[in-house]
Amino acid sequence: MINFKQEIANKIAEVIQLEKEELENYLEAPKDAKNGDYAFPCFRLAKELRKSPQQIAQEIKENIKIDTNVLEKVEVIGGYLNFYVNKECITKEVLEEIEKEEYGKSEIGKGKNIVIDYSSPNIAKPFHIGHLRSTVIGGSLYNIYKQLGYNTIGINHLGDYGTQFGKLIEGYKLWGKEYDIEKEPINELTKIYIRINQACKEDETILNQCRDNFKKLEEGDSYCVEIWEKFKTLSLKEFQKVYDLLGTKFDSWNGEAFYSDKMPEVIEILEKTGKLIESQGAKIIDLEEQGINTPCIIEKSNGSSTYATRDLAAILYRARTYNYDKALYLTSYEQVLHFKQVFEVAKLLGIDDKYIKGLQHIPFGMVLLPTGKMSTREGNVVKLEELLTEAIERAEKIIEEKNPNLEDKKEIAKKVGIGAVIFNDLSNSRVKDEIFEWDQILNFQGETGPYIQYTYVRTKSVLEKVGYLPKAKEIKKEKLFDEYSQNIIKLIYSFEDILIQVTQKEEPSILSRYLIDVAKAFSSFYNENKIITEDIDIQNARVFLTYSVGKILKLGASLLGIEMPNKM
RNA sequence: GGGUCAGUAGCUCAGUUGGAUAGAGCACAGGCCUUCUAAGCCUGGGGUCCGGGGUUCGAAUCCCUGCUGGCUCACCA
Repeated sequence: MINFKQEIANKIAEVIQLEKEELENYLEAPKDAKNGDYAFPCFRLAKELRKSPQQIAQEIKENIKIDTNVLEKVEVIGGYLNFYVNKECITKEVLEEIEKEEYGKSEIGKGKNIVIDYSSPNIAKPFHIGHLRSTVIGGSLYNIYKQLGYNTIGINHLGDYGTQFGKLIEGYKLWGKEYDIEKEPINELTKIYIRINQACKEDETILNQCRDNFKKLEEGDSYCVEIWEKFKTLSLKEFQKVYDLLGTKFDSWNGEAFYSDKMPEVIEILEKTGKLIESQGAKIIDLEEQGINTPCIIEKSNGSSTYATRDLAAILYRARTYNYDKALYLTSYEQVLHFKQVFEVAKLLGIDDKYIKGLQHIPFGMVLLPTGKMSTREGNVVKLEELLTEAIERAEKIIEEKNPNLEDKKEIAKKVGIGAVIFNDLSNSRVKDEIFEWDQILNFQGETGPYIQYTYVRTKSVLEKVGYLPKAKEIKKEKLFDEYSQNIIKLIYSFEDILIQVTQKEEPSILSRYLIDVAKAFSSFYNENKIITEDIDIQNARVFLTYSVGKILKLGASLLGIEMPNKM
């Protein structure tokens, strides 16, 4: 498609002494559509040129040679130079583009590898609503990078190692017979976990026993390994239920334990740098010089490994295996210091600078209960499966009220309920905390997932009734010059730009909000205009526009991990 | 205490390298279904953009400072 911004920058560059790239950056989109589609503020040139901004704008306007087939007109308002896109041109561009099978695909990321580390729940602990964010934010970034042509690798870096397993093994040893682990694995294991944590608090020797268990596990002790494997298998089976509901997929399930045999190399490399020093019996890297006053512990005083060491081994492995250009880590902001430390120590691994630069922690806010923070140990968590089931039930109820004769109610309720939950999580900025309120998350009105789905269903319904789809070439573009249609056209035009913005900020909410804008624009259009009408030219044009909106909504939603029903 | 993130309408939040009159949704009040799905559309009231300085032609946005809150600060992950 024509890049209007570039076009304008090129034209302005012919008139004044500034680089095209710089000009392109200066160009902005006016908030109010009556001020045009692109604006060039001349204020910053005023001092340099010793003229008033209005005068500069006026002079550029007089000298600039615009192609009226691309840009309709240029106007000076205040110190702004406002450009109006030619409606015929943008309408033609958008409609013919969207008709293509491959619409929305891009080549920007071609040849680039991106590793995304997301979801990563802890084995033997409940998969609760706190894990939703990593799972859906990571999942949507995965989809969006892929859409832009990147080679994307999704990794579920399972929390399947560490002292917590030493604790579970200890608890199982002590009271395993009292719990029916086969029947309700995670619930029962959680009870053991809570109980052993309590015991550790009361008695340090038990805590040390747990640490020792983990050491044994790392050393391959057959009893410990056997129990650990059992816990892992049972947990994964439960997690899979949630992933199936959410439609989440991974390319790799290599968790922390996978790096068990890859850590000695890390320690060896670090030893050679001379920076690995002993302190209080542990092996650490001091990061004071780097402005981090907490050292990174590489090996505990009892000789067992840490989370940091495993992450370092993972960096080494991922650099070699995936040759990544970018490696994203999706976790809550509780871990910012950890990743700061690990990325700093990674510089000592002797890997190409590209791999260091590519490391990026993407922190997000926490899900809090109205009463405060959730904690597995305290036992006050809302399980994700519970939330999703509740969402589906509520959706089903609403369908029963509004559209009781619908076929496949169950299937649709699933799409709507889960869509609502996913959209809710992806519609706010990552860094913000989220207070969990059932009525807010499962609200189906206003700026929500169901609103997007409902709008999509309306487009489907119209198209079904019409029964045909005209060709973009045959459409009389001038039938779409009204304000409502043009709003939609302009939004569709910016789709790829939106995806790029998402990857620049690692912020899927930009896409969520965009989809709301599209749905709103269509709803207004739909309310204002009859699509099926006597005038066949108008009908064809509007039908095609309706089809375009449906296509964008469906594609956009699928990138967020949300499925569209055809009816609801 | 150090580091770090945040503070915008009654509530939940948008606000693009600084740009034109600070915007949505929820809630509230009203209007719109004999018509392509009312999970919708339209209209309305609502603001010390946490306070105070500074930079700038221009600040919700950048800098300094204070206040409030979250997270974090060596053998959890």
